[in-house]
Amino acid sequence: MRYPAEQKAETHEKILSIAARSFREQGADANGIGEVMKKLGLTKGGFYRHFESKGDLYAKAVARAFEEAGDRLVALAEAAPEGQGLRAIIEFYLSMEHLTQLGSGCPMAALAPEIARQPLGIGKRINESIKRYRDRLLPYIPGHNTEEKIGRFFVLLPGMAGALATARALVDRQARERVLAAARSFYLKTFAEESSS
Amino acid sequence: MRYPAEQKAETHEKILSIAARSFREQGADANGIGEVMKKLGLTKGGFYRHFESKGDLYAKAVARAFEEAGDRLVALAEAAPEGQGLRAIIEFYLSMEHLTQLGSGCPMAALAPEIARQPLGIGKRINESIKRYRDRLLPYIPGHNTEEKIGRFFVLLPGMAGALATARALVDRQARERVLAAARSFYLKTFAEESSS
DNA sequence: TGTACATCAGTGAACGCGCGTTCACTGATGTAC
DNA sequence: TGTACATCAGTGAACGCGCGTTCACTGATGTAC
Repeated sequence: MRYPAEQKAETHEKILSIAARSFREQGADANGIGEVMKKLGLTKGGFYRHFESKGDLYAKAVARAFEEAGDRLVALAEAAPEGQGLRAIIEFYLSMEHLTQLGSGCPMAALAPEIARQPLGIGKRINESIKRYRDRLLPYIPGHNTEEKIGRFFVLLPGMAGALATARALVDRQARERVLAAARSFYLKTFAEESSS
Repeated sequence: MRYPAEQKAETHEKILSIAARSFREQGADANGIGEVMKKLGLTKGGFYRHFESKGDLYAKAVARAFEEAGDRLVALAEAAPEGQGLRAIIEFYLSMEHLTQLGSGCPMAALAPEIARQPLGIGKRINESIKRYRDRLLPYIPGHNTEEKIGRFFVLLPGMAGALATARALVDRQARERVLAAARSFYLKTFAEESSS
């Protein structure tokens, strides 16, 4: 049957947002198209009215995930007192809250090795998402010029992503907290305590 | 039929070493038991004479992967001039060689998010492997006591793992090299240039 | 030393299951007249 | 305003496929006598 006017856009949007969450939570392999559509109350056959293939969904869902994570980090930085933006980003990124909120957290920490295994075409599309993520966070990174800021971004962000992913791989709550605390104090001291900028 | 005396141990060993490699290369989901046994020239039915289940293999193969990676890093550190052990470790860890050698590289960089998703029992077994890996590398980490060394280990290793995983997620060769170079100079300066220890 | 038998690593077919994708179909809505 | 028809989001069955696991079987070797 034909469905009400704006419903297609809504369904498309819901598929993306559910996939962006569940891919981060369990990886793409554990979330079949049937599973994603079921969470919407739909059947899997309809999926192909919205996306070309699972690979297409993957690229778009990961893009969405980077946008969501960027939104959150930028909002935290903007809400922080003058000059404290990076501090706010680091403190949240390396918090137990972020650790447990896998599904809405930074995709780099949740998916980096999986992204690395994608076919070239998908990989290129995701690299564009990473670049946009980087550019949105760059204003909060200290440095005298863009080049310097980019260099620091690609030390800080992967460093924090590795710390978060490692903490998540640990089972013991105290061990997780120790890893996060060590990384937090290290990155705050190194990146967020420069006298100016 | 009955097989020659030491063959069982050899087969067991080969399954482990192939799994340790291919899990790191493509993740556990992409490497079925049939696939692993096929690489040995055997059929999948025989797998269960050697391991209880795929989860059992996973825990043991990841343990093996941490041992292999530890062997390599320790050997590099031991071969380095006096006091240059950590420098040698950092330089190799953040090299293009390590980036491309996924299958024999550090499992933390290749598998951290996947490890985090394992059921509790498997997770605990892998945490023991991580602890052994840490203890083998601890002698090369600067610090006045074990506590300080452990704190630094859990900043340095996850930081490098995140940098390596991020570099692997990038498609462009120059972008990969830039990320590795930025991390290399940062971690060398921060951890391997203390006046002594 | 020679014979009878137990062992058990590996085989290959079968199990139920979920995957990604395709496709003929449905039928309420939007459009043309 | 009323009628006829085209559209197309979503359905549900089907496709070939590979998964993890089980199991009756094979047969060369090791062991007991």
